[in-house]
Amino acid sequence: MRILKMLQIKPLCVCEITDILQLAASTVSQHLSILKKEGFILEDREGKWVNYLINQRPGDQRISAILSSLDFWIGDNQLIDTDKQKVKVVDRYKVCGL
Amino acid sequence: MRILKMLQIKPLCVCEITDILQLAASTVSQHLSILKKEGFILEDREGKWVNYLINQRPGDQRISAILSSLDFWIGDNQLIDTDKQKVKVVDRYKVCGL
DNA sequence: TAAATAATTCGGTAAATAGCGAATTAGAAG
DNA sequence: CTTCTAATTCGCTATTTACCGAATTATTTA
Repeated sequence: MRILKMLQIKPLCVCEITDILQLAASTVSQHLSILKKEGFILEDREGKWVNYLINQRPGDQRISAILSSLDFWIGDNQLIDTDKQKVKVVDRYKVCGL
Repeated sequence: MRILKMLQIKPLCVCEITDILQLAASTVSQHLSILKKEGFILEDREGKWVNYLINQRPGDQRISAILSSLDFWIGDNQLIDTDKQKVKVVDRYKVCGL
């Protein structure tokens, strides 16, 4: 869910998300694969990076309903806001490969 | 969550909810006590029954935000719909004390 | 082609949530 | 005052979900 809200700001690659959420890459990758399988997000390979982005035209009606009402979704809003801030300033070239 | 959606239809007592969800009374009671503690619902004692109803004026802004956007909440919609059907026809005098 | 980086898959553990039954409390009714 | 029914509390188990590390794959770059 935090991932979906971040992707609302802009597409991100796995290592950027990993850095922002402070989780293991494997964990992030698993979540992304589920979101992809269910049709919430799309994958866009760009060289050695894999960018993920919100699926604008989900096949399933229910998925698009969820995505378009994402803003009503509840969570730790303080956390979500700082996530979004980080998304805005994250720099792939600094963050990946440490 | 299923409980909140049912209470949108009308106030219910514990044994009605127990009957509809097919769960142990203790389980239902626990969920209700959490919902009450957080301010989602109110308790209204009526003789030996305790009715629960959606709190129309929650103290916390966030709670009212959640309640008013309840319809956007996702779940097993088929299940939710049959729950609601049952709420409409449930009869306290038949259901309690079996 | 070898080394380096991004990502994934797999197997397992940890944490959170949901559930139950037994014992207890509160009120109603005999 | 005793019994009956609705509801609650408590301790525990089961299920689900989140997460990690190690091994592996894909791609770029030296």
